[in-house]
Amino acid sequence: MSTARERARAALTAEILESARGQLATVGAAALSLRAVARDLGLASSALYRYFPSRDELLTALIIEGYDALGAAAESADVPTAQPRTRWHAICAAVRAWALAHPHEYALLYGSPVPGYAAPQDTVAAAGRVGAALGRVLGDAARAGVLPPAEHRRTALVTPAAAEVLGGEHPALDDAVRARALLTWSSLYGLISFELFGHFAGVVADPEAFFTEQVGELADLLGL
Amino acid sequence: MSTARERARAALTAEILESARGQLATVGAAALSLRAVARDLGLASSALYRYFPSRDELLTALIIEGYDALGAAAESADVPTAQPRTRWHAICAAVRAWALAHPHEYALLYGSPVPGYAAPQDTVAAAGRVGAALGRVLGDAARAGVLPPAEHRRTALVTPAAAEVLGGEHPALDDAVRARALLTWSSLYGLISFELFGHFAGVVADPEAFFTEQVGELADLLGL
DNA sequence: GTCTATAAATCGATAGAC
DNA sequence: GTCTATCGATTTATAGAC
Repeated sequence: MSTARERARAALTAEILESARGQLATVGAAALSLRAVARDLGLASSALYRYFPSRDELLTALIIEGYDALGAAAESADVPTAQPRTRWHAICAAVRAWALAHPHEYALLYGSPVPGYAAPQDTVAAAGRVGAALGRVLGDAARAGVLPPAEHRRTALVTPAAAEVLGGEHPALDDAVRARALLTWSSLYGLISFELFGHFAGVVADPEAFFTEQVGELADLLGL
Repeated sequence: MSTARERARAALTAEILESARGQLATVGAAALSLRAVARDLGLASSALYRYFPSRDELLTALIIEGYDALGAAAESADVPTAQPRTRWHAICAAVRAWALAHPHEYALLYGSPVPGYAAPQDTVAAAGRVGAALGRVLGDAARAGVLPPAEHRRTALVTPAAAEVLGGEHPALDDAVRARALLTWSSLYGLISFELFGHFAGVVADPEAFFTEQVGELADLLGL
């Protein structure tokens, strides 16, 4: 149970992660350094190895933490009793807001892979929360009968596991619909990434209004 | 006045860039190192400073080179006499093919920004070539009369400069149409980035077919 | 234009005292 | 669980001989 020892350990672990997040902002994930974290916290570098056995484990913790924070933001923005289109808008806006508030963590999650780092399986579960939230909206929309009838195409573009997350089995859902859901999902990230990484600079006049409007276009595409 | 001297210089410059491209693949842009390039080429590190005054200048050269190669791939895939929808498909496929063939250069261009590196103005011109190619398709489609009539919305989501690239002035083009063009443009990169960065792993069963199909959905959205 | 040598840093990871 | 000390590497950039 508790014990001051455990609480102290948890507190220092949190401090390490917070300092590492700060480094993410200044030098990036590829240059994340245990020694710099130790310097920042006034500790010997070797002390950190009691908390994270290697630099990669620290990176993994940061990634999982990021996916969880983003997933929680998406989930808490969702109002399951609202109309599907309203829910879609709310979740997309929450994802963008989180990305703008945490640009470097967003880049860690959805930007270039970190060279020499292979994401362990632990990160995959956490990574699915936003997709799952969007999938619930699609499934609920199908069960509420607001989706146009599907054509039951026999292509198999989407994995069975992904189909399960994207609303499960329902007459209004077929492979083409689910593939379009994946398109809108990746489009959402295309929009956010272009805004965040500067590719819309000098091109989009009002990023906020632009985003809201295009998210509406994506909802149209999905039939929400 | 060529002179063997100038040719030798150009040849070595090319070798340096090629070696640097190789490093991009193994350690990433953030860890790109002049010394490693020198080691790879059997030169003293100080010799490279006669060719690139700093690490950042080398990075800039790589970025411009990448944008130019991608832009050339998009342009040479375009057949200006073909139908707009065919052209759209061809350009999108060429962009994806280039990205799959040069994943690390793609990540340099469209992934996370390199920390501590500010892209100089030189890169912006080269960066616009793919967007310009897509903009020409939209403009030609408008002038050919294949686009549905625009509603002449008075919103101003798109910059005047961007409007010029996206087909110029035409009755079939308004701010809403141009904004949708930017949406499809960023969606294209969302699709490619998700595939390349692993977010579609275990989700999309047949990446090639999936991409082609969704690019068609984007063409529908654009009215091509 | 290439070289050697050097300055002044950085890093991950480990050994062993306390 | 934190510390010092250390190994064996890395880096950018410059000075100056040739």
